[in-house]
Amino acid sequence: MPREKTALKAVTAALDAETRVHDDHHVSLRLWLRLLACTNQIEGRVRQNLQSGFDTTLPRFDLMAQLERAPQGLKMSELSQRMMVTGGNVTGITDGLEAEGLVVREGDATDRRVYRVKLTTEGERQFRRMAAEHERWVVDLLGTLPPRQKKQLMDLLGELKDCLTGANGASERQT
Amino acid sequence: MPREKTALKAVTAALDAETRVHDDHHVSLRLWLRLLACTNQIEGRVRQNLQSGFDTTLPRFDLMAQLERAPQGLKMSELSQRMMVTGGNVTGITDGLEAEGLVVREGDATDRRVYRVKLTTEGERQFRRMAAEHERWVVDLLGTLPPRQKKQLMDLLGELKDCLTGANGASERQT
DNA sequence: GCATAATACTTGACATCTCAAGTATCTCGC
DNA sequence: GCGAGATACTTGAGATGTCAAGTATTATGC
Repeated sequence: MPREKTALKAVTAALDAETRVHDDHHVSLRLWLRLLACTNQIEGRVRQNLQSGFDTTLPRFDLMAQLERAPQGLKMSELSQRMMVTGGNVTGITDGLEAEGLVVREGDATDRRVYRVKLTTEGERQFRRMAAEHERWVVDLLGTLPPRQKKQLMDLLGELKDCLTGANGASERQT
Repeated sequence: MPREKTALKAVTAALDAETRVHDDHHVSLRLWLRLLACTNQIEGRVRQNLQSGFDTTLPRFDLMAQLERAPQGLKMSELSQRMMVTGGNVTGITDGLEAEGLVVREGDATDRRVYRVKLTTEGERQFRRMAAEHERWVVDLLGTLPPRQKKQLMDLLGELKDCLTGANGASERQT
């Protein structure tokens, strides 16, 4: 809605508040959709590459990435929290990775409810190969965006993130 | 909306410890992860609201939104393209909505392979209620971000989108 | 101590999603 | 016309994902 300058300044001024609100709504919605489009584009590409190059999936890669930086292992609940998914989901992904010998569940000595999940040597090896490729994909995808724009995007997304967690409706995630 | 949403938060740190990452690479990865985090945050919230408020889902809402903008109906393939998902997926979502009486499949007279999917009156009514709420949720979520920042984000994401579609495939089979 | 609540994880129902394969229909070249 | 290929959609297998309910274990209050 291009609200250009017209001769009807008075009217414009009178309706300005309402119009401004409407525009803001429009902008917020479009911003959200554009954000989504960009994310989906990148995510789809990464997912396809993981599939064709390593016959694995994004969630598996994500889980292994969490473990890679926690050599002492992680509890299922910690994985759930860090991956921002529900516990039941983590169970399933871990089952798959364990069946392939890439991770192991180890019982915790002090709390028998807890499993510590760790990368196996094989899992570590495989993850390192994937991580190197993954980095290349992402750099290829975002590479043509000038560094200055990247920096600005980082900053603005940081602001957005803050404003999201700040404006939260008290709803919590994860079961 | 999309789609899976995994976090991949550890990737940056993992690569940091492992290999020497150029600053630009580091920035690209972090940018990607931040993008993902923001999207997941909003998406999760919208999804929860749709579930608790209307007992429906994001993909259903998305499909209906596409139809709302195209009163003459859309072909399955058009829906697939606009929603950025595969055809098989559209079939399933359409099945569900049709079973609930919110959309209809109408055969095309000139091409018997084609279905034109349209909102029913009931579907239109329900969508309008949901759309109003949806807009409120998004505006609430993004509302505290100053308009100037929103504008900047829109522009930068536009650039990113262009650079994504520009940097298409072609970079996969390396190594 | 012991009932009760909280925690950690698993399971099952259901809805997305992708991918590959299958069916029906159309188009085009000859 | 007619057959090969393209197009439109569906189907089925497999992997995510949420949610709610279930099991096992630990922590707490009295």
